[in-house]
Amino acid sequence: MTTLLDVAKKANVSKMTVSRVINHPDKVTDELKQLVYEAMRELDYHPNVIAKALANNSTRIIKLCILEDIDTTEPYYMNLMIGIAKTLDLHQYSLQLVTRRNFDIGNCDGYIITGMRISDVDWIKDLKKPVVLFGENRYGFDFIDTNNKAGTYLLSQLALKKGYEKLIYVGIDSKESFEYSREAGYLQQVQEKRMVPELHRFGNHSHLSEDFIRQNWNKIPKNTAFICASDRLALGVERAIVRCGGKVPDEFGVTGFDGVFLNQVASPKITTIKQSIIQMGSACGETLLDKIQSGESQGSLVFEPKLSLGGTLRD
Amino acid sequence: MTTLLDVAKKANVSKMTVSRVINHPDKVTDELKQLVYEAMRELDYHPNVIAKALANNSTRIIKLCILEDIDTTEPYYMNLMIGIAKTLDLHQYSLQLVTRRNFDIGNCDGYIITGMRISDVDWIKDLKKPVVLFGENRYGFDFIDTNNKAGTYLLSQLALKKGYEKLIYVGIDSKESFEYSREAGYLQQVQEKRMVPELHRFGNHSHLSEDFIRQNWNKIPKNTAFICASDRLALGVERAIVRCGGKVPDEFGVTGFDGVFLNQVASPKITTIKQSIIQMGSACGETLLDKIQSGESQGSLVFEPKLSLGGTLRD
DNA sequence: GATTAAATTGTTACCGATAACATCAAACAA
DNA sequence: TTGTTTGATGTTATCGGTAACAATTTAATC
Repeated sequence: MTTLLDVAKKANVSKMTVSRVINHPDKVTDELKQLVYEAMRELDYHPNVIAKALANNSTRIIKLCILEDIDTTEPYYMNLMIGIAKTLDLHQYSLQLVTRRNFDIGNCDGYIITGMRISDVDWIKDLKKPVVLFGENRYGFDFIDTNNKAGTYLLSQLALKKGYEKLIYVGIDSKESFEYSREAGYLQQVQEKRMVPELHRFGNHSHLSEDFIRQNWNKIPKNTAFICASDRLALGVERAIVRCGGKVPDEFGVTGFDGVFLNQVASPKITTIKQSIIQMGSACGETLLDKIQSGESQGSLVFEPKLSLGGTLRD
Repeated sequence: MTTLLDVAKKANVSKMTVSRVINHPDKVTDELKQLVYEAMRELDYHPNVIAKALANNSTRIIKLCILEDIDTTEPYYMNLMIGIAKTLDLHQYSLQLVTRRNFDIGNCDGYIITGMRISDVDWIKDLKKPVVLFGENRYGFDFIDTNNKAGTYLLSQLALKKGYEKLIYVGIDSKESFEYSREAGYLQQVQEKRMVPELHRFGNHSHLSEDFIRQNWNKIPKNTAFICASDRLALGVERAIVRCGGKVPDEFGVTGFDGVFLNQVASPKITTIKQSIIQMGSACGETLLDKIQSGESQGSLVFEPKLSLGGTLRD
């Protein structure tokens, strides 16, 4: 392995000059820079990441904090991890998975946090290393997320275009930011069309939305579309409609949100918003690394939603 | 962060003694060892992995070499990577994914190789860092794999127990070791029962086995079970039987091997061997790290096959 | 009891980089 | 011309460990 010193000798300069060419090229004459670049190329020099890390006393470790319970049947977190790991590995960082319990064991260079609740805001603000959240928030933390509002807005719009005359929103009973945004998307579309909004909220389980629909079946007019905050809720709604003798998509429309796993096995597939968790995970990693390197906030990254057309809205 | 020096001071010894307590405890008196342990505990000392890596000039990088084409629809490699990464991250190693092309870019501490062919043996032997293969081989490399022979042996045995009177092996047309082993498992069972073996080999595509069965349908007696070398081939066989008017599992039995993804969507599910790729990936990582640390070969690890009962053998 | 071998502990240099400071030459002002 | 500022480069110490060697103590041998 060739080192800084080898390059320095070959270029007839000091180690420090070579180091500067790499890290602060503006502080070196063009003439020397050329010499150094040439030496590096000839010797096929690659900086030793480990030595660099020691000198900067950094750890090359990123902590991924998953603050909610992990549903192992959902490939959601797997995909997230794969996306993050892909980026981190590329830059020779390693990923450490932590939960609420083992959170502060060991040092690191930065955090990726997902599943934050309001009560977490304080300690996250106190963290001394750069942080990127996975999932939108309204506390000023940089984050990566799908444009939730645009998602439900688009789905609502599509449902209206397909001729459904009433839109009912079936949401998640939670105070998290993404839910507010999804509701906002629905509301905006409904208001633009001068319609009357109707919202219901449940825990994120298909049987809850299913029960609700069955119990209120007689109050639901035909030609209604249900804009659901998750595929899970959508699945419950669809099931209830079918069991009550309704026809999807002819008499009733249903849309979901997520498209991670359920969408692959459901039949008919739900018309939903597809999120590339892997890609978003990669973005998390990149944003965080940029933040670490520059020391500055990198802002948030919002992925525009992609419609995934299933069979639960008219064609 | 507390360092070796802090501990050394607290325990009134030299840095070196502390280092020895950690790495070569047998070379230090019990008395001093106690002092050092206490100091470490009181100061909550955790060794700095980066500094250690620099001193040992190691890279903390493991290369995962996938030598065959990656079928991205199969979660096989994803699972493998997840398993490996899980272990490596635990020990603060990072994983670098390489293929035939970018193989020798950059240094590393060890290799995990999968998809090796005979022509690869030479260069793998020449590698200067520890190697673990994923997938059995007969060239003396340490490996992790399912007990392939036991797998087909068990499936063949089960098929006979269920009353099928003839066993036909549908294999993969490849010279890789795992295929020989799967054939051997079938052959052993057949020979033990004094039956006449019948083997056919194809590329690993469902339509190849399907075509074969359909073309030879009139030569296949009822009450035959097909022992297939992969779920893919099994799927083709099952499809052919159904299209030719045969009944699975009443008239014909089918077994597969792998149970990774296809098994989740197929209907009926194939009776097959289930492999936990994630777990095996973890084992790969652990074996390799042990090998790196000890400098000695760790031998191979063979996972005993687990039957996954589907609907393609009689109950 | 003197000599030598073995076991234990401490010193020094080094892994490969970087920051902080020191040096030096050229450019500029008085 | 001389002193001062500026910019470019080199020196040294440091990050937190470890190996190789030196020094010291203890045990073993004759």
